[in-house]
Amino acid sequence: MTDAAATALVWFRNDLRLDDNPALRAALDAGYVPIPIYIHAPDEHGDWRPGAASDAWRHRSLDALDLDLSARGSRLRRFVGPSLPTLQSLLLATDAEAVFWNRRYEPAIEKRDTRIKQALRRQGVRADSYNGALLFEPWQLATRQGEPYRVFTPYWRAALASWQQAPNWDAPKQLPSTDRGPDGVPLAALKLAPALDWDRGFWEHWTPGEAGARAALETFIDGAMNGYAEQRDRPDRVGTSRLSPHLHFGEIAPWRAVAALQAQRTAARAGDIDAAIRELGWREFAHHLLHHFPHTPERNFNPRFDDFDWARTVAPRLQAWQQGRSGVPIVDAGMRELWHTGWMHNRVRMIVASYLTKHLRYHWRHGARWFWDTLVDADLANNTLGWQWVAGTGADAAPYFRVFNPVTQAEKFDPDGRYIARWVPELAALPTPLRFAPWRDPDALRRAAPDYPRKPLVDLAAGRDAALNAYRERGGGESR
DNA sequence: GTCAAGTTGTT
DNA sequence: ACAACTTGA
Repeated sequence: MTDAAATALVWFRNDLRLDDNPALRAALDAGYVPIPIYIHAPDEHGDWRPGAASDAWRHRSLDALDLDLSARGSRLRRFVGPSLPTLQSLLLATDAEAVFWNRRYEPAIEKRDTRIKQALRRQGVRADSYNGALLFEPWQLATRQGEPYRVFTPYWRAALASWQQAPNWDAPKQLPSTDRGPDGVPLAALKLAPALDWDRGFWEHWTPGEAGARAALETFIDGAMNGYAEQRDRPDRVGTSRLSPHLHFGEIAPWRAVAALQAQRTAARAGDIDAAIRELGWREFAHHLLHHFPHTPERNFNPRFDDFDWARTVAPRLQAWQQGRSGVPIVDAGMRELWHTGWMHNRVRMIVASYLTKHLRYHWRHGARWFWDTLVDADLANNTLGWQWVAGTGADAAPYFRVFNPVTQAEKFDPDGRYIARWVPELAALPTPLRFAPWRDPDALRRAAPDYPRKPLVDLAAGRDAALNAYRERGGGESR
């Protein structure tokens, strides 16, 4: 395009899409030629540098974004290095007048971005950020006392009462571009893709990128959305939306998902649609909590548990849990699904988390760390909320006696044992009832699966009792 | 101050 | 029934 036109940097982060991208739109609306950039700076994430599965996804998503930009006559320029100096040298080299980006809400990144915005504005550069990730800003909703919400239901009631559907915005088919400034580095230089291709199995299940996100939404609407309220608890079926990694990387705007769901509303589907949108509400609530309680990725939301008697780190047990060798089939199925696909069904996440924190009584942060490194949808807000909720240390006024029984949970939500058979195939030869608790017939287990653990790491009844005792001490009246 | 309600449980 | 807490209006 014309080299005289004013340019602006559009700094892509966790908003790896073109449609419904407020930062891109702002640059275009202001008449700038947008220069799309991505800066790889994993050291700026505090204690939560992205994990390996997350990196593998990001590699492909960045690739897809570059292709989408190229199809519109633009391209993505990638850089490695500290964000602020990189932005500053790019501003000089491109003669750009402004930087636009969409906000992230992880505490370390929020802090970094505030500093960057101030520094840029001090030097006279227009620096503006937008909400591209959430239905509600984390600070938007408050109780009548002006406090942050600590319970989901009143939060979501307030959210729905103030909800206004944003119109969809489709990016123009052609984007202006310029050759001014450096080209950046090839995608491979970011070293996001695994050196060994352990992620090979992932991509049979996932297509990172905006088109993949849109396809996942359509697949959901045509399929699992119908009956979602019931079926979402069934790990043996495709009962969920599978949108979580797409939402995490910003490959689709949540408000576009809401609009697409609402467009399907009929009396018969209302319950399913409300249930699906409510799950997006949990994502909103998690960001609300992380914003107001930024210490919770590391520390208990409820300080009563700060001196709780967690198990000392006995590595072999933790490792057995991680590797799907706990001896509890539904737990092992979940952990192996995670390892092979980078994802785990939400119902099973609760079961494996309950087993780790209650039966094995490991501190929830061991589980949170493992999920962080292995999930393609690893998200600091969601991960923190989920683990603290299960552990009973979280925002919920948690009944400490909520201990999932992995056998009854499996019987209830995987009634034919098909999920177990799929991910723990050595148990497939057992009759269905034995798949839930194979230790009940040691001979059959030995014959079918000589290498599978004879017994669970911790006896279920004994583990439950021990956990209840430990938690009762915390939950009791002593701290009033 | 009162009072209703709280995602997902187990026996 | 558990055992009895916290949140939010």
